[in-house]
Amino acid sequence: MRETDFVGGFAKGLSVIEAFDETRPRLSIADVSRTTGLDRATARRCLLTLAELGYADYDGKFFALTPKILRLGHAYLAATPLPTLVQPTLDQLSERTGQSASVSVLDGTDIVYIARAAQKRVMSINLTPGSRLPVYCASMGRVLLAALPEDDAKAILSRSDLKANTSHTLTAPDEIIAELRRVRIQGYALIDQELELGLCSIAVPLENDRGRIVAALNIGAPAASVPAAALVERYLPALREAQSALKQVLR
Amino acid sequence: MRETDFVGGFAKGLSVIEAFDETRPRLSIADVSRTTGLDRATARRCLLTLAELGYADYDGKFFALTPKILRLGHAYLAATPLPTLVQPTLDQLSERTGQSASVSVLDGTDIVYIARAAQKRVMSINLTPGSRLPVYCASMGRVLLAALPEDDAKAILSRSDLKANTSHTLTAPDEIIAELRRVRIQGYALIDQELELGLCSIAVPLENDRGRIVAALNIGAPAASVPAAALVERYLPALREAQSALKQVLR
DNA sequence: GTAATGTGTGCGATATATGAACAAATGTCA
DNA sequence: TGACATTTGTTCATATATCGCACACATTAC
Repeated sequence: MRETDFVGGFAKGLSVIEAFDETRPRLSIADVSRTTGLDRATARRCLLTLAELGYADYDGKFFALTPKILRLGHAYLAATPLPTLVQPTLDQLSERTGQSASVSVLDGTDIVYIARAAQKRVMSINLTPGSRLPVYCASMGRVLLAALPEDDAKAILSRSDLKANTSHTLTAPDEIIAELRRVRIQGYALIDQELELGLCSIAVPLENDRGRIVAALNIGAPAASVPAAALVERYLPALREAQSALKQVLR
Repeated sequence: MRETDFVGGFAKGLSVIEAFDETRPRLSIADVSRTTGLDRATARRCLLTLAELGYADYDGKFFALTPKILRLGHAYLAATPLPTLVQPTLDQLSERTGQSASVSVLDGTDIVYIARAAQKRVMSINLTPGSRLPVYCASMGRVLLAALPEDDAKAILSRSDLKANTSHTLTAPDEIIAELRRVRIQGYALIDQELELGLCSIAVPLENDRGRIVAALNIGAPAASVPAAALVERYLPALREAQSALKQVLR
């Protein structure tokens, strides 16, 4: 790609949008300038552009994103066949097992939920399509990492912020890599309260009809009612069924 | 705002992202040029920029959005207090009534779901935060329109594509305006299979602590099990409770 | 074979990015 | 409170990058 095949202003604008997150919903021009590294003048122009187009509100001091911004992400969810294709199977799985079931894909050091059938909320976090979790401590993350060449998996882990969410969390890259080998052999990943106390989950990879792993499928359950050890015998069969059903559907 | 406080390249790029939708998940350069009205050279530069940044895949012929694009919309869902604040009440409401409950806000001629507690899927459409429905034939849309000055509501209707999704759908602006007056007096809106056969719903407005209407709350139910006429006595009390509970929470 | 459609490139006109300069607002401390 | 230092938003000049057109070439359709 040539130098001139790149629209700098567009790239800068996108980084401005990403400057907003849960901890910083309202940002001043200087805030955005600092978190994006853009010049204040440039950040200002991008923010005013967002406001002008209705993607942001501006009260003269702070900018905040508006729901119009959801059009951008929604374009993907609506346009990608995967979420629609997996949803019926996901609903069935959730109903049969009485637990929440989800499908996610990899994006950098995160997994991104693209479909979900929720039962009663068991986690403090509210997961919906578009939600992200760190790849290293989520069952679907383990499965997706295990599907990559080991060097790629290591590279992702090295870019991850490996923090101990609970006393169960694996944070040593070596331990995680070893766990990935186990996952690869078993064909599933088990997480016992590594993300949040009281929550465990089991995940399997989803292959398309050409055998490429394109996503992961999981079931999450409260540790109180279903100890991690019981997940395998209780839910793996249903997961396997859904897995092979989806293999026919995905391409 | 001065002319030079606007980044054209950014605005153009955003319109390129919005060119992708359910019916057109994979677009060529010429496709994008046509649907956005941008010059082919410009569309190409924007698309290559998206690809370069990882927001899109390019196979040499077609572009498709990647999950990374979800970061953009997710910034709003994560950064806005509304979804998080309403979720617990929504879960309760859904559990108590055994039906799906949702909260949405207005964006142009659409309502945008920002939170949802789903029971068994009753609609053909899969609704998640970020999903959109036309404002004119949705119960939450009616409630949100009724909250606006009548001229504003008329303006939105005039920009809407008023099509009859079912034989029940109101499509005449006059009829809808008349219905809005009823909604304003009643304080709730009822939809009987105007969006999809077999689905009815009831919605109330959500005020913040200063009395401004900032969102709408609804319950949807299959018409087979709950005729529209029964929605009011069966669900309005619970909706009213949730409504006033949320009034304390929203600001 | 020819038309129609799609993609890549060069170039001049035009729009944007940049950092410095300035003004206004805000914070600090005696 | 008042004086001073810092931070923030805005403007400006100009070097630089982008836009959109025109054209060449590739591919597909008929």
